[in-house]
Amino acid sequence: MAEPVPVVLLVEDDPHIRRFVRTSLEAGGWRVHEAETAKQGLVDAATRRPDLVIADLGLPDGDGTELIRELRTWSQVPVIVLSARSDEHDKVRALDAGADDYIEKPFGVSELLARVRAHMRRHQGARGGDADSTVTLGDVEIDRAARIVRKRGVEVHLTPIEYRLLGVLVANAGRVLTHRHLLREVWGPSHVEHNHYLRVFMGTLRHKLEDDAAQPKMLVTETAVGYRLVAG
Amino acid sequence: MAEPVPVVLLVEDDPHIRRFVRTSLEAGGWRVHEAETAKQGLVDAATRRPDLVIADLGLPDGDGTELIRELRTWSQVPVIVLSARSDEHDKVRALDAGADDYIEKPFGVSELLARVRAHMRRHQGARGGDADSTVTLGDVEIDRAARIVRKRGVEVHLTPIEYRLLGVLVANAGRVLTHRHLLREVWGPSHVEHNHYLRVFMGTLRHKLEDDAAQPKMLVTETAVGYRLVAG
DNA sequence: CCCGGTCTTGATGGATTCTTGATGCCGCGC
DNA sequence: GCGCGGCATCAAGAATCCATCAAGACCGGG
Repeated sequence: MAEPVPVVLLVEDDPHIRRFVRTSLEAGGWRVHEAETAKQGLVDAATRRPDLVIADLGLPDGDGTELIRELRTWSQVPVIVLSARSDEHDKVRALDAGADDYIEKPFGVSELLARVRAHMRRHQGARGGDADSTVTLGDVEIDRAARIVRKRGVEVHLTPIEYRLLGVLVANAGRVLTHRHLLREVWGPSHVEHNHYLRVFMGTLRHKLEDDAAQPKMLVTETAVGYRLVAG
Repeated sequence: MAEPVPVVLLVEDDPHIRRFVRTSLEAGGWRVHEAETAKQGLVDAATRRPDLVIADLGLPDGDGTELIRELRTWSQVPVIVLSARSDEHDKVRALDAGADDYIEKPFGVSELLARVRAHMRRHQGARGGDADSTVTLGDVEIDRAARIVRKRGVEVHLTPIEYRLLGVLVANAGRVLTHRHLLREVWGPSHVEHNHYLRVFMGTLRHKLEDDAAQPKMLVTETAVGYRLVAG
């Protein structure tokens, strides 16, 4: 509603990457605003009100994680993080701080555009108000009002934890959710270390919902980071 | 679908309050029917079939609590209690007797309307099967008007609580109702912890309505969550 | 005041679900 | 090739939840 053309705020210090991302996004039909530092990024986020933020983690003034944490105190705007292949740990911290997704350098145009599209779509739908209480993902449907899950029409029984876990994933479909995040949402703040729980329950969820639990299409694992539900 | 315009039954002896509430509700788009005594209120509840009841606690003939208890033996209609600030104890008793909410005098128009709206909304879904007063589930039929339940044509006697429990389940057929929800609807807000009640009464309901109580087809338990009536 | 029906409450055994440990796989760096 | 971290899977014990029976409390009517 704000703008006819969505605006992306790009926070990145490397001019080469800036240029590459800008041209890619503009080719995809978005407007791009650039900032070189975390500080400037925050200011621009407040003044320009972008529809999406792409932020590098390695910025000259403070790592991007602080930017995200600050941003999240007043804004829900989707944030995609650019991360060098190595900083596995920083990636997790950024996601825990409230980032929605990450893209590893080096990355291709098509991947970048696909993720931007996905997050734009998701955020728009969320704003439109999802009065619709039943969600459909591929051939599974989740009737939240009745608390019933079906796969190709036949009912699938989920235990309380399975259902809660699926609920969190669905509520954040398309996002990468860290282990900590999922554990906190499902088991509570005191279990954020019990990584093993997730493996077991993702296992049963896959067996119940995926066609081939060994080759999951919906419940995807992001190694060393967390899990993600890809919307069909 | 009984009435296009929802009807509120107002049981109150003080003419000033009657007038105030009536005008407020009519401004909010409801029709209002008035009764001055508990006895008359019960009669009107039966004949007029209101969509909601607002009852004062201090009535000339017996306190409103008795009215609610009586009403609850055959009706699920939402009841809002008007209570003077002082009778804290009566308020609790009223809620335990089956009232859904209370409003303390003095109260404002907006609060009154908000609460009425909330309860109307909550019970609208429940009214779906109310149009024709008899519901059929497999080989049991429930005649709401006559408050009679039959299984393969032969009448089954249900105690008040059994009937209310079945009523709540029928009103939400197909969806899982949590223990708390059922307890609140049937026993009142102060019993939401008494899980054991449910087990006992689900047991008797199954014995009376299921072919094989050990293998229930209609009254299904959702372990660690609640119960569900599957519409057959 | 007693009586029958109803509701509450406790005790027990059984079923489901959760937790936890053991094992094997895979990809990666050395 | 080997060790290592992270992941998937299986299985068994622990914890929780459920069904059932039965006894006592309560209540209203005769």
